[in-house]
Parts: sequence; structure tokens; C-alpha cells
Amino acid sequence: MVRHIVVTSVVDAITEDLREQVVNGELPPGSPLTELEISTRYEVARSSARAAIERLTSEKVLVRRNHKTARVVELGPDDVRDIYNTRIYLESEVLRRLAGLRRVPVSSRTANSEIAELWRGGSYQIVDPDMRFHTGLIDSVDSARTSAAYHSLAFEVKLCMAQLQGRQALSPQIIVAEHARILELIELGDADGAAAMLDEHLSRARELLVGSLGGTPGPEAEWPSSAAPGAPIREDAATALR
Amino acid sequence: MVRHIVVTSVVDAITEDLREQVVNGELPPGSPLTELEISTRYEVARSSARAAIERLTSEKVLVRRNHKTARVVELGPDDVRDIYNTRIYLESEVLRRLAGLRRVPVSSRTANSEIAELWRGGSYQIVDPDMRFHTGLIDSVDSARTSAAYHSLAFEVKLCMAQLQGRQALSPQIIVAEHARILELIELGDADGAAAMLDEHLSRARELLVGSLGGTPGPEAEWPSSAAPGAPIREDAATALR
DNA sequence: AGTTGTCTACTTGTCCGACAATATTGCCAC
DNA sequence: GTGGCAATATTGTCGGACAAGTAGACAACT
Repeated sequence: MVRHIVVTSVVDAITEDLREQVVNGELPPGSPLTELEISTRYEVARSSARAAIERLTSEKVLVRRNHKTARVVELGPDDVRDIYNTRIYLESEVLRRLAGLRRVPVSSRTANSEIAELWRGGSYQIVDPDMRFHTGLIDSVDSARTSAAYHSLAFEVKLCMAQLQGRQALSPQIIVAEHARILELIELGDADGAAAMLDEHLSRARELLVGSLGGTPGPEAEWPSSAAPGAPIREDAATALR
Repeated sequence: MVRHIVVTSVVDAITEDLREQVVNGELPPGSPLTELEISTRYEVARSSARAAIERLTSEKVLVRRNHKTARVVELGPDDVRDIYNTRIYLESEVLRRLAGLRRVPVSSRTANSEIAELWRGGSYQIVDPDMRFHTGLIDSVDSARTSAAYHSLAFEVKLCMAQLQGRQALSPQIIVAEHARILELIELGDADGAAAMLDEHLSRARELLVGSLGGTPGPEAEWPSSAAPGAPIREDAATALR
């Protein structure tokens, strides 16, 4: 039995830390990251800082063009649509296969219970278990590349959430019900039904997110509490066309 | 009308050149690439060579572990299965959508004609137009991320082909017929039929490839020329769990 | 024999300092 | 203000340096 240990290099550590800072909002979308700044912040050589930036750029956590300083990626309405559509494409067919086998992954079932429990507890921090519901479905077909692709999309969803700073109106009640219905349809072997339900489920989430980001579909997007304090909301639209 | 120009950096150029060498077989799977060697070959600083290697590693063209020299990736039977299954997952749902719209992308139709023509001309170099048939379908749904995911898979298929050095028994005749049938089913709006046809089509290709690589289905794997010299074939499975 | 220790050669990981090319900014003249 | 220019900031690349890790060979030990 082979056992694995991890030995993290300097670049690894910086990369992880920066990625973490991006997803939890400490580094808001659009913030610039210069090589010098990072190298001094972490007390490492500029080359190491540079390597970390390049990695995050290849992961699309940061964006950079020639001779310009890297910035935290900003995801607009078009990106959200694209992300969710790709999720739908990937997950639909996986669902059909699972329905064909009438196989319901336990991890998805437990994840959905978790959401229900959080909701009963009054919490709305359901992004994580919600994602686990979906990745549970995907991972159950046991394809490393399929999982990798989906997890990459899931990560981008997380970035969107970080961009929204918590405000987000997905009702846990509806989510739990739809998840449960999907699992039920899988158990019944109803591939078309499961796929249709998923489409509806993710499409709704997509439109909600697009709306929150100020997308076109619902032209009067309501800004519930406060326009993000200190965050230039609109300027990122320009970056959409690079 | 915006026009784009590309200004390639040293690292860009090296990365591209190396990637090209890998796909056309000049750098066979498993060959080691040390930073020093590359830096002297291209007459650049080691840091630049290193950056190129890191990029290709993140693209999975090369593989590397801590303190060990990078090698050209070797794709085994398990990888091929995984690649093709992921292709099937992605492409099936796209096909269903196209069937729903009864929309047949022209690029796919012309690509299939190209294969037919090459075949009539006695050529068996059909990998490229074959891929264009499929990417034509994918790209027509106009999702950048879906396309990116599929193109990444297509690239891995190319790597497999490079590994096989040309020998490959896919009959163009059957391919053309199946492609045509798929387009026909899309036109008829038969989503299930199109998806099923695609599954059959890609599954056959998958098994053929797996067989050529010495997969388990035909347990007696023949290593025509030489067994991969000094290359532990299985070890990459470990990297799945990082 | 088989295990363990040591040596050497090679390679990677990280640092430093340097400089040209390019981008950004601020200022000045108009 | 607007255009243009100079000063500044930042990236892209270089070369050299050294510690740390890997691999193979060979000797020593049990």
C-alpha cells in the first residue's frame, strides 16, 4: 500500500494562500497583484511570486496580459451564463447515466440533508453542501477528467459567490425539494425527467445569479441591501471585451 | 472591427514549440526534459525554460513531481477510456440540444465531406477533419467553457495518436457513415437517437484505441517495438489524488 | 545475500541583482 | 481640458549562486 505525503514548496504555499484569499473575498475582483508586492508580502524572491501569479493565471483565478499587472478575475453575467450552461451540459448526461443504473450516490443524499438541516437551523450558508450535492453526482461516474472539469466550474461558481459578498436569494427550501426530486427520478430510472429537472434547477440558479450581477434579462435588477460598499460595481463591464 | 495582433514572449515561443514537438511525435511519451537542456537548446535563461516547462505541466502535456525532471505525458488505456467517456458525456447533451433545435452546423457537415474525400483519395490521415466534425458540433452551442473543455480532450486524443505513430485501424468508411447518420438524426429532431449513435460511435473508437494501447479487453498486450523504456506505466494513476 | 551507509553527479527550488522594454502616471504647455 | 513628454512603476529576461533532493554506484556491515 502506497502512502502519500505532501511537501509543499514556497510557490505552492503562496499559490494556495492567494487562491484562498480570492475565494473568501479578501482580494476582491479586479484588485491588482504586482510581483513586487507579493514578493515583499510573503518575503520571497520575485521569481517565486511571479511563478505563483503565473499558476493562478493559468487557473483563471487571475487574468493578465502582456506587460500588465495581474488582477483578480471578474466574472460578468455572460460568464455566469456560460458557467451554468456548461454545468448543465455535463451534469445532464451524467444524470441520465445514473438514472439508467438507478444509482443514487449517498454523498449527494447526505449533502441534501445537510442543506435541509442548515435551513431548519436558520442558516443560509448552503453553498458548500449544495455544491457537494452536485459534485457527488458527477464524481460517482468515476471519471477523473469529468470530475476535474466540473470542479473547475464549481470553483468559478464560488468566485461568483465571493463577488456577491453573501447576499444571494436562493431559497434553501426550493433547492432541497428540487434536489430530492432529482434523486427520486434517478431512482425511478427516469433519465429524461431527471435531466429536465436539473435543467430547470440550474437554469433558475443561473438567472438569479445573472440578475444579481446586473445582467440584462431582468432589466430592473434589485439591489436589496446596499450597493457593494467601496466596490466599483459597473466598471468591470468594460473588461468583458478585454 | 477590432484586429488582434500577437506578440509572443520567449516563454510563449518555447512553450508552443515544445507542445508542437510533443504532438507530432518528435518528443516521444516519457522523454525527459531537463531545464538545463531546454535552456541550452533554445539559448535562453534557465528561468525561461523552467517557465515553459511549468506551463506545459499545467496543461498536462508534461508531468513532473517534486524535484524530479519533467517528462512527456504517457497516456495509458485508463486515460483513453476516461478521455472518451468525458467526450461522450459532454457531446451527448450538446447533441440533444442541437436536435431540439434541428440545427446542423455547417462546419461539421463540410468536415465529414472532407473525410469522405480523403478516403476516396486513398488517404487515411483523417484525424484532423474527424476532430473538426466533433468540435464543430460542440462549438455551435457557443459556450466558451464547453468548447475549452472539449478542445482540451481533443488535444489529449491527438497525444494518443502521436503515441500510436500513425498505425490506427479506424475505417474512414464507417466513420463517415456514422457521422452522416448523426447529422441526419439531428435534423430529424431525434435527440435520443443522436445521443445513442454518438455513444456507439465514440465507444467503438475508444475500444479500438484502448486495444492499440494494450488495454485489458485484449489482455495480451503486444508491445510491438519496445516496452516503454524505464517508464513505470501505472504511476500516473497516483497523481489522481494529488 | 541482503541491507545499510556513503559518495558523487545531476537536477530542481529558491534566491539575488541587473537591465531593457513596456505601461502608467503626473506634469507642463497650449 | 487635451496632447504630448518626462518620470516612475512594472514586467520580461538574463546570469549566477547555493541549498536541497534524487539516483546510481560502491563499499561496509550483519
